[in-house]
Amino acid sequence: MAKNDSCSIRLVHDDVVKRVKRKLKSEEIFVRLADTFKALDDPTRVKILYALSLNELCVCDISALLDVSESAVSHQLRVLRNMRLVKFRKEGRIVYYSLCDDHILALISQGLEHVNEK
Amino acid sequence: MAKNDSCSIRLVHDDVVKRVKRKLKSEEIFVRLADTFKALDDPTRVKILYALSLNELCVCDISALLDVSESAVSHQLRVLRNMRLVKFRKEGRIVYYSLCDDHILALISQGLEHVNEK
DNA sequence: CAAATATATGAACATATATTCATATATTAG
DNA sequence: CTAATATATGAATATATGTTCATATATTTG
Repeated sequence: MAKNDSCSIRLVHDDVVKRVKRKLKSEEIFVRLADTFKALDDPTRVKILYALSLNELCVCDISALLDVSESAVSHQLRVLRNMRLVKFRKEGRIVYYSLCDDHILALISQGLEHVNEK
Repeated sequence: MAKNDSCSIRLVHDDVVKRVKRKLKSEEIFVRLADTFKALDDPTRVKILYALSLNELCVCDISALLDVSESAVSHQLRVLRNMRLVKFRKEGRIVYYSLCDDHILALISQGLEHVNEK
């Protein structure tokens, strides 16, 4: 409202904005991308994923490993399952979780590189 | 594979848990890692970063590009600045933002690969 | 069958967060 | 100097989210 015409015409870099706009992905892609990162935005979930990159683990293992209640672990695993970040196999009563694929570890490794800089 | 070690009450794979525990990063690393991903967990911020990977842009540009108020853009840019994901240069009244380094684009690209799978 | 075990889930609560609005700061023009 | 402009920021609000607690489901064992 404030700066429709005057700002747009004089100060916005109209050509650049138009060019970049053409290269933007769809709204849906960005939402799904953000949702993927959202699955990684919690320390407990990152720990779970990192641990699973080292070994497949059952809920009970993860709970003991991270000192988080089994219920909390189960809730977090559901988030990770929904985002197709982890898969599982059942062996009797025990459910073993592991990473869906190598992208997940690649993502975390990239994040670690950024964190470790400076 | 023995399941119940004598010293644990619950059914835990004690050896595996201990081995994985030794390889875990510090609490601080995981928190910073999660914080990094948290900066990417919002559609608006992902769009901003993706746009900045195509071209440096001022606040006004981003606002027009994404149809988000300049105030909202500014708030989000602060988050990205705090996580050292974007840098800026001032030219008079105009502040031009760009990505800090190539890791950021690498991270987003990895995320896109995961999103684009099936 | 019932009891025990491993995991999953719904509800509730407390905390975190994104946007809006109003205002502040910084820079340039006149 | 004042006015205008580009961006930044604090407060408020509405929404989202993580954990806990209680309970449910599924599987094995006796």
